[in-house]
Amino acid sequence: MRLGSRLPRGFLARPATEVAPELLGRILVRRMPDGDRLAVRLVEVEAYEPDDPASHAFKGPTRRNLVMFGPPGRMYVYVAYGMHFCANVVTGNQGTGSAVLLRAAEPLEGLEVMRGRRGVDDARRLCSGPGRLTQALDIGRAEDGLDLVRDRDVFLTAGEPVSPSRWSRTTRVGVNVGADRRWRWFERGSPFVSSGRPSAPGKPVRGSRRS
DNA sequence: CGTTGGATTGGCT
DNA sequence: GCCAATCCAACGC
Repeated sequence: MRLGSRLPRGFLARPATEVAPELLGRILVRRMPDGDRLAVRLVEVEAYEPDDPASHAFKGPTRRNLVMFGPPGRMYVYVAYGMHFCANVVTGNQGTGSAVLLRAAEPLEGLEVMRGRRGVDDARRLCSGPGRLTQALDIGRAEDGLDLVRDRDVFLTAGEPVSPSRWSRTTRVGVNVGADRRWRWFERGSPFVSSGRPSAPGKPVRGSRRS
């Protein structure tokens, strides 16, 4: 499986709304302590910007969100609903407080390990949601703040970007404030996106299905 | 120091 | 479709 070279920091040092759709098709690699290599292809992401009331960074740095204000390329991991982890890629220049939430991915390598960790067989349910993705890849509190550009065990590679003609764009899932912003991107037609689960599935928003 | 409410998921009606 | 599970950061007193 060809992964391509690592995504450079410069790629991530741009606004989240610019980086997010360009992360589609990229590969997230996870090396497990026992040597197993897991790899997934990103198919669904959401952007969170500093002036965005839905963002954890909206009210400035706190202990939880401090990583968001660090250099681009770090991974911001937080606990959702007390039982799940959600993983973000910090974007923008240091101190900006913007990030891209990794919502869903297509498993490429290490599916048996992911199946064991997730407790399900269907490949479509291994990484089709932010909490599922982190569970499949063993990403948790310990990974908060690691540098995806340099880290040995968790990193991003170039993969094959998804062309804009294959993006779809909607409002973000589970967001109430700032809900009008259409900052969720996913690969149209992918069976690995999270749509179909929670309250706000991947319904195309009024009119446009295109980016 | 007590309360509140999630960038979710899976199970049940 | 609805809701419980389960934690803790954020915020108010």
